[in-house]
Amino acid sequence: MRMAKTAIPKIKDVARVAGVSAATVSRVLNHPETVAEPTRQAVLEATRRTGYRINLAARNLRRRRTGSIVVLVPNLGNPFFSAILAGIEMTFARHGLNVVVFDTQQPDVPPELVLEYLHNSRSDGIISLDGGIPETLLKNSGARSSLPPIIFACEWDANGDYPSVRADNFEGARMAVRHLAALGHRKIGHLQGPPGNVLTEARRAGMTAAICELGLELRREWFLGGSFALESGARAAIEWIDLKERPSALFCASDQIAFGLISELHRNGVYVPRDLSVIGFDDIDIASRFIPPLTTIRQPRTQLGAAAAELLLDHIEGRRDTGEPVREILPVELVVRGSTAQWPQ
Amino acid sequence: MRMAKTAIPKIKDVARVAGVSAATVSRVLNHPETVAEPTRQAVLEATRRTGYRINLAARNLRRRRTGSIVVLVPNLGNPFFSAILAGIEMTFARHGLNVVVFDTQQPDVPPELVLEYLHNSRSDGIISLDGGIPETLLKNSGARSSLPPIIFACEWDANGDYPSVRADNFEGARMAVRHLAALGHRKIGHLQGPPGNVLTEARRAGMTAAICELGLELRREWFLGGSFALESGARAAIEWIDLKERPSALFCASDQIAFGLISELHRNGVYVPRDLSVIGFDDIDIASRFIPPLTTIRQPRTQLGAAAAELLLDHIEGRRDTGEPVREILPVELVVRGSTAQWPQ
DNA sequence: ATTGCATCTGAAATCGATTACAGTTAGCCT
DNA sequence: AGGCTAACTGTAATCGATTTCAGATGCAAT
Repeated sequence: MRMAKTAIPKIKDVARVAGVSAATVSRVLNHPETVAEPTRQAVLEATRRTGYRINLAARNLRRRRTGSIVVLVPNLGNPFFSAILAGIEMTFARHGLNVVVFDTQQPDVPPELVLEYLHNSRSDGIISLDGGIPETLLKNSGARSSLPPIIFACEWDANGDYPSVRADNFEGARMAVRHLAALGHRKIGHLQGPPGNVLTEARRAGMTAAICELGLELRREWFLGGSFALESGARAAIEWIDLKERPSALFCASDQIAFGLISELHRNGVYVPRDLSVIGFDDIDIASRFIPPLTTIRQPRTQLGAAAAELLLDHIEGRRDTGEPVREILPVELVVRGSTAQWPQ
Repeated sequence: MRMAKTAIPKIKDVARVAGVSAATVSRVLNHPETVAEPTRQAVLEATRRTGYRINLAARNLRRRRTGSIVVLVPNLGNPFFSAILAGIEMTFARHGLNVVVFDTQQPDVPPELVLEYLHNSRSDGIISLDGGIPETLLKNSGARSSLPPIIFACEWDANGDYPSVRADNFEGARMAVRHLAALGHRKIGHLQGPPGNVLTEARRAGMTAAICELGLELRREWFLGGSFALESGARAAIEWIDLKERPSALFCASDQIAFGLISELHRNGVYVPRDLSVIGFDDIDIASRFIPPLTTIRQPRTQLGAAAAELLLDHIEGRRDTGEPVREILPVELVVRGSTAQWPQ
């Protein structure tokens, strides 16, 4: 069977088949209520028959939009971010917007490429899961302020100039410490994230606040770590072992840190929670299946992504011009599992 | 300080500033060698001065392309996929193409939305990490074959109609079994992936092939599992415990399965590798930090993503019209860690 | 019957870049 | 000098949809 080399049907083809003008077809597809019922049916039928699919480039050109949202992720390999991404993605898909993912910490990405993605020629809006970008961003936007709306999710910019959606990191850290204290721990240390990171600051602040409230000891040398990654926790394990006076519990700024820590301790004959209680932050999937199952602070990941997406949509549609940037803070939850235990036993 | 409400500069503005026509600006930006040196410099200077950024919608409309690549991922939350994504993404970013990620197994995604993303109105090409889509895909493309080029990565379509880039799953499974046999195991079981999945089939085939080659026993009831997820492994743990005659080693079709398995066994007082050797597949980041560190088969993830991206670029650019679909198979690697041990001890 | 109004539809401009084609200029050759 | 070529550059058509504006139609009210 031979087939005519079917060209891709355009709006005019649909119009011809339906016996109307291209304008009417466009109306049926975009503002159906403005078209009379019989006409509308004819157009819909023609759309079906021709197998018409809209050309997004043409629509976007005319509408002066790009039809896509850029999401800046500090590390795609981190499962914590992928879950948030899922929430973001679902929300925008429903609105017919593409989600373009960009990993800001990929090894050989030139910084000008990141800037390229920030520009409004690339997207109708930006969600950044990376709080570190604003320096480059502001430097650039000073020159020409043609940036699309930006929302920070999870992390945020230190100056607070942009709207953000985040978990209650301060309170989460506080809950973690209070949990440990409730188990009897008096010497509590902290495995921090990367220096300068807003999450690192917020969690450390919550942690120290709780320590003070409880009247516990707080030592400089009990603050270890320096990144959210597995290996940071592993390195800290050795440091903890070498400590003259060791804390009996460690609050880790991420689940990954906790895994690295527990794993390296285990290798050195130190067992959690027998010799040390450990609590994480994030509650990534594997936390419940680690050995021991990890006690942690759960962030509402999907919800976080969805909230950021909704907020960005509001900004894009101009529904949120009110001066002060919105700052949405979602509650976190303590999930008690097996990595924390009574002390002394 | 007041600022003129600067409109976004267009190619005509650049042309005016440079004292040339829009066509020349376009040429400088796209085929610089066709423009005389002084003109080119003037245009580049004007581009800088005006802060011109190209309007991608306009370019794509004229070029009849979309400028984006859709990547279909079965589950973004799985860290294995995100690593591949990183490889894909980097490659396309270098070619000025957007990567649009779409999670095919998101709970409430209507199937027609997936089809929407398959269409060439949405992208210049597709990379699918999900082997399950071709049924819907073919049904649809029968009606109108206006699909952009598709490459499968990691998974592939069962009919082999499409080009693909994948790891050597058969050989990986074989290596896993041989490793276990070399440690003295004679009764080896398998925790499979979801039924019907191409990876499930390939890995099972490799596994059974190795078992036969080695002249080992193969029992129906030693094949457990049914998904690549953590919980599938956890369920299988209970089934293994309930077995009258238990295999002394299990080859898991994914690292996640292995984690779920080991975790649930541990909870029931069964220790790996003391009571059972376990080997996984994938080598996701956390594998090296699990307790015990997981012996597994490593897939070259980033490389896999990059290879798929390159192959797709070849197809898009029409460099690969040769009849038979390309099938690139990348080697895997056995990574021996602590979850497998000599048997009997 | 005429006017007025509401409802619907079509013609044409428009979005911003690319590129085929044609025109200009300078340089070279005979 | 005239003609020819090569090297650039400009004009204008084009990509495919949206939307403004105005025209057409039908109905109700006077």
